[in-house]
Amino acid sequence: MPRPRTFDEDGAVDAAMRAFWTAGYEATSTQDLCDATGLGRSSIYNTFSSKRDLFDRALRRYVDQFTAAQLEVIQDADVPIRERVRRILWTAVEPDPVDPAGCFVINTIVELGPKEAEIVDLLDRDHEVKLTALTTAIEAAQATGEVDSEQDAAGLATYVFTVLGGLRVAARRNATPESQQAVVEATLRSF
Amino acid sequence: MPRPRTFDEDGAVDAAMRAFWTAGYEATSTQDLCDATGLGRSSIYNTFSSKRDLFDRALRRYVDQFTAAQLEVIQDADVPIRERVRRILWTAVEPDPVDPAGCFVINTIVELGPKEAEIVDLLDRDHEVKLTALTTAIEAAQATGEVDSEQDAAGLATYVFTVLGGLRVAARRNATPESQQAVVEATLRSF
DNA sequence: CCCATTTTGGATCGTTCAGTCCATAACGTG
DNA sequence: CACGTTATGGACTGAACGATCCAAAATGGG
Repeated sequence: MPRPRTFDEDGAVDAAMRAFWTAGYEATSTQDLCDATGLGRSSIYNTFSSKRDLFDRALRRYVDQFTAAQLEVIQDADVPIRERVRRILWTAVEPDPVDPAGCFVINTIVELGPKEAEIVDLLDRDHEVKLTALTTAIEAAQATGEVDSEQDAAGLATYVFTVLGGLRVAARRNATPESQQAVVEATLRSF
Repeated sequence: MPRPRTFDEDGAVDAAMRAFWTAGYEATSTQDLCDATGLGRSSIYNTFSSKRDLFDRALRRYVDQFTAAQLEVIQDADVPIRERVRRILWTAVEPDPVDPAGCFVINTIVELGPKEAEIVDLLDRDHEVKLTALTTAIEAAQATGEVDSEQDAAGLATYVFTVLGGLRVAARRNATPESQQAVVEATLRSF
């Protein structure tokens, strides 16, 4: 009868996610991962085949969680589109204080984008899902007259996510909500 | 009589700048720096006291060059403000093809921001210079009626740089100019 | 109680890391 | 030609890296 595992795999991936999110892939050592997860290196290598495999798992976990949360906001047809966009942008201005600074996806694109095509593919597909959802929501808002029909819905959606990216970068150097509020307001003028 | 140095210090810093800009601080080894600069490790350690010292020099060089170029555009009073902002944003959409992807400053903020306060201070000061210059330019444009006087000039300037940051992130995953053009157009609606 | 299987702790491996060391090279002066 | 000084090439150091190994632990069934 095998020895029962004493840790929760999802909990370990979550802890690793936060370590990678904070420091980045290269600067997070296997010892850091042991410390963050509370596991020995044999347990880590027994469960995940490599540091890189754990990183991929962590990134997918982040994408699943945060994309689901964002889609929920985007697709809430009971809320005016302007308020939905405001809420999305505000998550970058006033994030959950227990979370590391910025966005794990943005950090990874910047750190690994030029050399890890597989990771970029994964994140591009995720981005496409969110972009399509927001474009659809904007088109629906254009149909009801909430948003100017002359505007390109897909371009507007790309614009919102670009601003979001910029806000996430600002969060990495601890820009204050006060200084970023004007950015949200300026962005919302398109809605 | 001492042996004459056979390399150009600025050229070496420039080469190192491109290596760090491409891969980031952690993922650029001292061997990578030797390869990029064409120098031996004794020459590098003889001239720069450490890898980190060379990184700081490279970052300052980037900041000096690109800030000077940006200020030149921002402060050209012969050009309408809208066109000046368009030019700034366009440098991220269609950068010099020989340059690494994205922006060395943005990459560094994301990679090192949470743990290197000195680097953040340096980059915040640089950011403040550009922000002040653009705010002053926007205020001048408001005085001539080019820009709506009701708008907060500093907020508008912060907004432009945030969008620029987002465009730089998109460049790290090779987003096409076509997809980013709509972002520039949407941003310019505030001008 | 023994067994087979899986998990765990932590020592260890081979490689790479940033940085140092040492012998040699390149000068112009005396 | 020798000297003193600085630069250079590349071998080397000690530490850290990601990953592997091995002994011990933890189980339930027979």
